[in-house]
Amino acid sequence: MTKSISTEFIQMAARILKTLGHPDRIKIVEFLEHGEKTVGQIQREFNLLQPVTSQHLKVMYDRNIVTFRQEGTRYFYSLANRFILKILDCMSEVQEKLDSGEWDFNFSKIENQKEAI
Amino acid sequence: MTKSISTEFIQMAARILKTLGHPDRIKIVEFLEHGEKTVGQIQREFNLLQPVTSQHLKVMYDRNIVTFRQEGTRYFYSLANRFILKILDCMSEVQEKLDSGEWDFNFSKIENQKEAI
DNA sequence: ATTAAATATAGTAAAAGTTTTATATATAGG
DNA sequence: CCTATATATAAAACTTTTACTATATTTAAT
Repeated sequence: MTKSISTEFIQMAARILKTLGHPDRIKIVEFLEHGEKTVGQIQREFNLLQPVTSQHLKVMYDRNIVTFRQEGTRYFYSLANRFILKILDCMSEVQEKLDSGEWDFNFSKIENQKEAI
Repeated sequence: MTKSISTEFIQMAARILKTLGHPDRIKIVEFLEHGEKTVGQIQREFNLLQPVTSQHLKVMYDRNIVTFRQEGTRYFYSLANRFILKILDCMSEVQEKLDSGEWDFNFSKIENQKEAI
């Protein structure tokens, strides 16, 4: 029933999903959903080192996940496209289902694996 | 308006997104959306080496993205949870928007974010 | 029993991603 | 001009993936 996804699109989607597959970066894009933020705001919000913050943002800029505008010495970052918004929607939808108990995700496997490493 | 995403959920989501951030694996989960498949079917469908196919499936099994049942010498793999379905829905939704021209392949940069939201 | 088929597992080398520390650049304010 | 601030960039050490090749395991069939 669902339309098949094209190869070209898959390449792009894989890059974006992979890039978002990092806790800090998920947090950052979620933060940016509330509006543009400076590097400093992001850094302080999540207690990250400055270069780490800049690097995450650079990687996401290169992959067209975020964009920025410069104002004086400040860089204001914001989400670059709506795919990201869709993914964020998707995630909060899933979390709601889990919270409400409507869905039951088997976390144990993932938890155990974290310990194992 | 959107509920904030919890830390544990973010950890889990990051692992899943990261794992899905590989073209082969996106293709595989999309293939599995149509029903369970054996390793051989997957391998032939996408022209992959057998060990590569098994490895992708193992990684996805470890991260609770796919599950399997064994029947004789065959292993039938299928999707393990609904989060994956949601992500697939999300992706095909985005592709539709791109195909229809409603969004552009500039990855639909968000202009005037304040107004738009 | 022997063999073939399907799949898993292991080992390894190359590539990619991450973190940390250090340094550079650019702008604003005095 | 000089200094402080905000941010970017670079380099190195480290970790994780990925791809490839080879081998093992399990079941089915003869």
